[in-house]
Amino acid sequence: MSKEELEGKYNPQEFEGELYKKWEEKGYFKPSMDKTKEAFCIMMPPPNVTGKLHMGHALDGTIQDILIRFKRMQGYNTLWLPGSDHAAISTEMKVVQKLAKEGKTKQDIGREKFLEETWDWTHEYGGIIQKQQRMLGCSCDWDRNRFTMDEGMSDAVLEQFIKLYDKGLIYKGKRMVNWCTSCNTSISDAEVEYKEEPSHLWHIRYKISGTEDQYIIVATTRPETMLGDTAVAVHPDDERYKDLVGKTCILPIMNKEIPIIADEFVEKEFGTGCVKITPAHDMNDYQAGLRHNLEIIEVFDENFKMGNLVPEYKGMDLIEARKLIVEKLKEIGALVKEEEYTHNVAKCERCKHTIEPKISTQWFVNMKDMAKRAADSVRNGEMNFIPKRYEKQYFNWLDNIQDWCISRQLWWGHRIPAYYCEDCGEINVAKTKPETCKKCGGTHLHQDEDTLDTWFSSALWPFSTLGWPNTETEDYKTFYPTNVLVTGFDIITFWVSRMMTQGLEFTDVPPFKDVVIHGLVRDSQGRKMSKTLGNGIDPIDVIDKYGADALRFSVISGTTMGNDIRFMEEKLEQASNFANKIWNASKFILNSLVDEEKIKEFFMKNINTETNKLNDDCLRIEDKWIISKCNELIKEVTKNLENYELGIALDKIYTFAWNEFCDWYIEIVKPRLYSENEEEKVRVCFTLINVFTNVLKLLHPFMPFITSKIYSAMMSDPHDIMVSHFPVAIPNMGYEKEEEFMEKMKDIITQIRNVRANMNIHPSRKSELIFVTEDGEKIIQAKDFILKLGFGSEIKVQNNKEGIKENAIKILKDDIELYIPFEGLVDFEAEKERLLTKKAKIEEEAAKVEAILTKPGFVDKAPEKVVNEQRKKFEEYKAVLADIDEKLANM
RNA sequence: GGUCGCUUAGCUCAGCUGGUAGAGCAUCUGCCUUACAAGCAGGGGGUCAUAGGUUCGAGCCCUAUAGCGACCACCA
Repeated sequence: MSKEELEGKYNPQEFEGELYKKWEEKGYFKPSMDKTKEAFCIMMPPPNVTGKLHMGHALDGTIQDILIRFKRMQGYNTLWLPGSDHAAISTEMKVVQKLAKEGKTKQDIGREKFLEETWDWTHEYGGIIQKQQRMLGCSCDWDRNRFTMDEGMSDAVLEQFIKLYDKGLIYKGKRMVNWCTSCNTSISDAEVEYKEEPSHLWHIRYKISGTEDQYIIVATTRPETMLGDTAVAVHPDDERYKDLVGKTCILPIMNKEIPIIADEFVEKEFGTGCVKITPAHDMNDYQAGLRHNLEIIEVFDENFKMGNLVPEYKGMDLIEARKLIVEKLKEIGALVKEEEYTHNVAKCERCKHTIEPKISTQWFVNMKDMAKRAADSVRNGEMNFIPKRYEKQYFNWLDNIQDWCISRQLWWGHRIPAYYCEDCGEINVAKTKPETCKKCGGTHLHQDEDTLDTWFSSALWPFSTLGWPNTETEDYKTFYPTNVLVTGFDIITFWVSRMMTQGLEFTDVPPFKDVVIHGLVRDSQGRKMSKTLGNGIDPIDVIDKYGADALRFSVISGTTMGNDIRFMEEKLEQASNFANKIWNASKFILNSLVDEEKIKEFFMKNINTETNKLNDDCLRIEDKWIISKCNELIKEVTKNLENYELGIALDKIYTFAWNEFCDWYIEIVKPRLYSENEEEKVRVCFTLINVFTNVLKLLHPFMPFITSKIYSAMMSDPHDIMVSHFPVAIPNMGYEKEEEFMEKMKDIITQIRNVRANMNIHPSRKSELIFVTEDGEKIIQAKDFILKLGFGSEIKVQNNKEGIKENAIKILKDDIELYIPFEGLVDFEAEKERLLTKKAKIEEEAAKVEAILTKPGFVDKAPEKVVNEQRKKFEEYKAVLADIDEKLANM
């Protein structure tokens, strides 16, 4: 590497890809496996194997990469393990769609061939996202890349299933499940979405048994299910219907006698307050049916056409049947009212088709005890949510846990390891197909056709990736339990909570210590990015245009963990301007640098190896100031990173690098750099390199490419910045006086600029600067930069006002007075105006402070420090006001 | 219906355990000063949603209200 590397403009496309390749080749992403170092591990939430990188992934990946790079530089034995998820239903659907284009169905080609096709598909489209993650700069160990369907992980799933089954926690049962009428599989509650649809509310009267003209009126949106009604329910406290409870009524069309029951789930206010109960086709009715021991009568066949309860409707489409049944009811006078009504209809999240509740035989996991354990683990602080508020969502789910339906009527996934004996019907659960039935010894066994819910395997992710169920692998012993999980709030329930339950069940510890939850990346108008809206931003386009560093900056700077992020083009501009600034600063430093040996020599000569501090007289005030500021920055950024306050950390680095280091220090130091004084140059270069290196290192986790590029070009370190040591703050540096002085000087210089800007004086017009102070020593030391930044022609320091012209502009800061005789350049009207404005402003401020000070109780109750601060401030204001008055009087 | 979050400069957002309101962009003024015009210097702009309360002191804590948003449950 050399100077030439940094010539020209900042152009990330030129080096980002190349750098990543180098990192990967050098094995920097792999854990050191150094036994003397503490381990730090993050498991990447596995994206869908055929997925493409979207903004959510970009954010997720950036956060994890920042954390892992930070820890790696701190010397931890770090592992960030990547992978992908087989995404059962999502992938299967894509392959089904592909087959459909070829005019085939999955049944046509059969299970085996279908799985082959699907594997081909994952090989063809899998890995795209991983290429994209590389473009983002993700420093994960690709050699440890895992897939939820690979051999080891499939074995872990079998182990999990068998263990839970043997413990009696997995059972097969008849339950009502959500059934997608298009995918033809059960799906979980989480995969159901609701969509508002206009419909009608039909009021139907059922005649009370044994009466001629007494009716009970029910309201329903699904008249076609009435054929399967087995009761009518009212609320037990509903006065209107109290007398009817226990009686029976006649179900129209079917002409069947059904009971009138009381159940709390009925809402008195809704409709007529009476509900027809169809246990076979409604979740609530099903529950009510169980409570009241009602018969379950299925109205539809397995294809969701009308069954043969009433022969004339048999085989009919549901919507069509509904129409006919409504007509029929009208005809027999049972329909009393039909009103417009919009209600939520359950839809499949994947295919958008209607979900029907269906009674079917499925495999379930009894979650009760595991859920309690998982909740308790967070309650007693073994695992923490960041930000904390998200734990409520987690508790809410676990405290109301339902048994987990894990079987899916899909082919792509882990097939359920249950083998049925054709001779005696016994269920044999085993990793591989048993030769004989354990009960009867029969040899005719066949495997369950269903596969497992995707989340069943991803629930094991934090440890199955490390070798579990073998707990003796080096990786498992080193990295489990992991440290942090980074993910979005949308999968707290079905992923985080399941990893917790399974982790505790199988490993007895929570699989991670912290769960960092981030928000959604929204578009510039605050809308969710979605395919249907077409408002999604492709992170790859962003990288192509602005570079990965800019993208990373844009999703971290100015954000708070857990809050949504609004994607703004301006943020990318800001990011790339910042990168450009750093780039140019590095060019400047590199071109001004003296021989590196001299800097080393300087350092060796002046460093105290015991305290890690430099000899007090080897640097000048401004050098000590910036070093001290930088030290403070190191301290704060480290703390912020440890607390996952990434946005705050990045913004602090940004402000320091730009406003303190570039705008002030570099400008301050230029006269010394351009001088012929070799000793001064060495001091400056030492400080520049010292501070800038620290800035690069602090910034590296956030913007890995540019920092690596510059570091390699500037430093003699043959290693990359990503494996260098993260800066460590020195306690009690002891440069408080220098800091204080420099802040004063900055203030004075700002005032000079202010005066000049106000009077419209061209930069080329210099003027004399006369300081009046008791302590001129430091000002003389700082002469060079004060002259340059203060547009001075020469500097005089004296301890009285002798010889100062009446009309000189006066600037006051604490114990320092500065007089600028402008030699005819002064625009007195402008200056007068400026002073008056300033006076008014300060008077206002002073009044505020005075009000605070004179408020009863303040002096007694407020901490002394605060009181003193206020008093000091008040006195300062008074002094400045007196000064302005004096000045005005003389004008 | 339950839970949670948000409301701060024209726009997008920061603001840690209560102690004189910040950034980026936009805007206005002046500068092509030998790293950077993707820049430098200077300025303007906010009764921190509303109403109460606690406190010497509230953007921050408490209570209510309004608007927006999310999640969970459910809508016969």
